[in-house]
Amino acid sequence: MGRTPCCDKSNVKKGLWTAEEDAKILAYVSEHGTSNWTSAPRKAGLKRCGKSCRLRWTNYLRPDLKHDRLTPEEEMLIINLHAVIGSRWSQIAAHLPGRTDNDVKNYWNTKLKKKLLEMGIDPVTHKPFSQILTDYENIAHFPKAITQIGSFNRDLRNTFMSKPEVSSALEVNLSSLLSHSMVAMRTPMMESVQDGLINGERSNNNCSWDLQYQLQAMGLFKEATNCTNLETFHPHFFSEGSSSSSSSTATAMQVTWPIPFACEEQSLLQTTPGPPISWNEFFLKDAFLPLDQQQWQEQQDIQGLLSTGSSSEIQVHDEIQKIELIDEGNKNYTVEQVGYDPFTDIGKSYPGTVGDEAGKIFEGSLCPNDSFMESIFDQDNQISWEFPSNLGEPF
DNA sequence: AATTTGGCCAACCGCCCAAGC
DNA sequence: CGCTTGGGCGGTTGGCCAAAT
Repeated sequence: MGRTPCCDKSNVKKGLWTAEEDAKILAYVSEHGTSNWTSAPRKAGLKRCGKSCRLRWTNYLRPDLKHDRLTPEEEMLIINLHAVIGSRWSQIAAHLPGRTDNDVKNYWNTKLKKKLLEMGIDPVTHKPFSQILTDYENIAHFPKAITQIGSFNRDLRNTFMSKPEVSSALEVNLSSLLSHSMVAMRTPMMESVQDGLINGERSNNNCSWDLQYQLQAMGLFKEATNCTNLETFHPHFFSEGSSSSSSSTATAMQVTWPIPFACEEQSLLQTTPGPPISWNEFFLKDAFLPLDQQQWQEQQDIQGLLSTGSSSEIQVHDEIQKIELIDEGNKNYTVEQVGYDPFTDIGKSYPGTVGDEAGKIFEGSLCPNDSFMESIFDQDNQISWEFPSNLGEPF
């Protein structure tokens, strides 16, 4: 013997709500509250299912809801949270005051997912497609895959750049999101804001919104997993790098997107108190990689980022130089080199990077190995980029 | 001007889990 | 203890509307 049905399913109205129905719901809530939706249709004089009434209230009529367009900051937060916890819309919406899970879900499906795709980023794993292809190659031992990365990224770039309205709207947001995935890993800055963010507060210091969202996302993950020490998850993430005010050397691990992870975390997790969790719930890569390929994988991470992250930067900084390169087969390439580092968007010049043009060169087999960047990225057409030991160091 | 196409988003569907009976 | 619903959630659909053809 269970409960009585909430409504007569054969006699309920469906479809869009009228203003009159909305008024009835509002009147019902003001009198009876929101604790019992089963009786709501009857008491409100509506031919709707109680569940439908609850949904109408939750997603539209609640007085605390915002009905305006999501802000760039909210976009950032959604992306970063999604990178950490996936499509748990209600949890994401809980960090966006005035937004519902439906809002977030719709915005993701109609806007953000598309934007990430156009940026060459897989919206599921939040990794550059080039890296996923590389991973695939690594799994399948498919030697040609890596040589196709360049054209793949070029196609993505062309798609992106052919839609100026998209790029103009995105260029700051997503490129800086990419870039700050590195900056965010500097320990002191992180420590200064981490606690407040995890507690849902905004920091008053000058660190970027992007960083705050990244940290907030980690805070959410921390909450979700009951892990009290994120450093346990990834010692590189917190212990490596340098002071936020210095420009000292970054490590290869610092550019992993969106948050560093490695096989070693799998073993760490086994000994971490709390509920059993796995990074593989969120990320796909490492489950397939042997431990001895970690260093190589870190390099692939960097290459993947560089090979997809520059479409917008070209417009952002407008500091384009042209250099000519001749590959091993005497094939000429003209490279539009941008004075901008896709990893850092803090107003400093990084003449040594070219973003996805690296993919173009890569495609041409100029340097078909992990050191290919060394011979390219320099404002005077000279080799100056020591990959990957000083990656991220400003000029 | 009429038609087609695509974006957007409100709302529905179906599943899961906790709790009532 | 098992059946059932309520509530919550994520996935999906369908209709509206503006832009494109």
